[in-house]
Amino acid sequence: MQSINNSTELNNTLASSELQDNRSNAPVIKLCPHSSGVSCGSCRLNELCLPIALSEGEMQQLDDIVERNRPYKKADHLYRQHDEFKSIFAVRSGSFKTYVLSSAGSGRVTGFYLPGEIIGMDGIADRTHANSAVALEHASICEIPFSQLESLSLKLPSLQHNFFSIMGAEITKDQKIHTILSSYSAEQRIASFLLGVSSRYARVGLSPTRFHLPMTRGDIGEYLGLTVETVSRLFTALQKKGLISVDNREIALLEKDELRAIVGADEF
Amino acid sequence: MQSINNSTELNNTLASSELQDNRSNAPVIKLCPHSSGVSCGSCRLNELCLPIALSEGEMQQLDDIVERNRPYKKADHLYRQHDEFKSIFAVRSGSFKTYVLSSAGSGRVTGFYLPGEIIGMDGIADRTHANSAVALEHASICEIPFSQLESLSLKLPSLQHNFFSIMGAEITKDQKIHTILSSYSAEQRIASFLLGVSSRYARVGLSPTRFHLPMTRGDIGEYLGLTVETVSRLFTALQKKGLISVDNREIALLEKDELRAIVGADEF
DNA sequence: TCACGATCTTGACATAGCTCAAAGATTATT
DNA sequence: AATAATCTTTGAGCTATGTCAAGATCGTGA
Repeated sequence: MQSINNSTELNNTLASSELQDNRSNAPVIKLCPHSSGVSCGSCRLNELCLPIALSEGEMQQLDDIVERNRPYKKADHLYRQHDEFKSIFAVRSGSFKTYVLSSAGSGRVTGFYLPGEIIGMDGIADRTHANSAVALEHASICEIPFSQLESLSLKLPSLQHNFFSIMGAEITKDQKIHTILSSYSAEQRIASFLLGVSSRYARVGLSPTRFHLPMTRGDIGEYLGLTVETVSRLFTALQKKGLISVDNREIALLEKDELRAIVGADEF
Repeated sequence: MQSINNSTELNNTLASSELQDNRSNAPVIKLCPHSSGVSCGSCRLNELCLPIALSEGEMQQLDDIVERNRPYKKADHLYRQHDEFKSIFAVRSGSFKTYVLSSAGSGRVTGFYLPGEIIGMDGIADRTHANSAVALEHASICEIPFSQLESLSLKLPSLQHNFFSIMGAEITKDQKIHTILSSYSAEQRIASFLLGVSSRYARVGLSPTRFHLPMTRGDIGEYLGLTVETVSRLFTALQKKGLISVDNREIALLEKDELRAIVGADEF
């Protein structure tokens, strides 16, 4: 398996149609994976990504170091645990999960990444990826070589500032999950997870109340420290209570306030 | 309660004697909390802290923005949840824990910080601290105003690089805890915790096999998602098995390899 | 279109770790 | 030094969630 797949049958509108599948109201944007028409300046995610608040000229300089790779198919790896760290990746469309393989063999999911989010910061400290990253569906990304990002950050204060913020947000997010895993019941974890996915979809302009989950129940379970069976049972239970509706991986949040009440008020 | 306490009875060698309590073989270094004699250049932790690999001149520039506050007493707060984020802090001596207050009232510990480690990165993203930080014992810190660190990082590539690495290490560490909490048994969590503390003490030149735990069993439990009783029972159980010896908070790791075997080989 | 593998659901049962309780040890306060 | 407060340990019983098993459904590739 390779990091960059060779499928040629994927046409150049695939990435944007992926977003359409998620009920976006945004206009279809042609994303050519071979890079001609795309730039940070024209990317509809630029306000959520590395270029926040960069000037035209600054964005152009960032653009020059960004590599827009061809699309990834489901199960294609972006990188694998122990690979040398070279780049961070911004998700343009689709979604990824990161996971580690325990010595016991069973993997543990450490994160899910949706459009506008950054993958790969686990490799910054010791120049080696601490986990693997794999596409959950057709997906496209922007690759940003880290050494070039560092050099450019020295010249562009806003870029340095943005990247510090993005790393800080990753730290804050990870600490929140720490709290969830160390003190929430299974029901609270699931409610918290669904609300979290909801607000992340909302961030990129998709519906916060009806969405498609790109990951399996097993992935969710590993991420939340629960078994598949418990995840499944709780989806059923929340549906019976009328708080959500579940149709396989299509989820509707029917009573967000009650979900918030379950997790304990001061979140979301 | 204030972030910076006003106790005047603490003399200027207190901070270093704290380190002595932890069985350091290092010579006593006079640490004057009112800053006269201390600088990054003369700090025995400088190779583990922000200044790694900085030149003399660069270290001097960093030194100019570092504020060496007076010592903190046990239970003094460095900052509190929702406080405005202004600085990050390097632990010079002693130790801290960070925690969040759940709406239910019971806190959850999110981290422990030992000498040479950096506290406060939870506030970088949204300029507000996501958790509170409190001293577990007498402690001293270096405060680094973040906006000045950002400015200086633009001028000193090595400093920018170091800070990216430090943030990356925090991310990697948090993701590891995620794995621990989502898949380890109580015994594995405790073994992993003890080995982790051990290697963090080793990093600053203290004994990796005999050390003092600055936190309560309750703190450890909150951090690891266990109850006090379970933590206590497992300390007893590991002692009965002969893997550790426990005398209140004085711990000796007698069979490190067996502890490693418990957590699953590929750690530590 | 079919068939196979992966994913999901549901049930019955087992257990790791939690809760409640009480007593002993340590540390802080007067 | 005495007292109070906090922390630690240990026991007994409970329960949320895990384990095991089996069947249903979905998606994919031939």
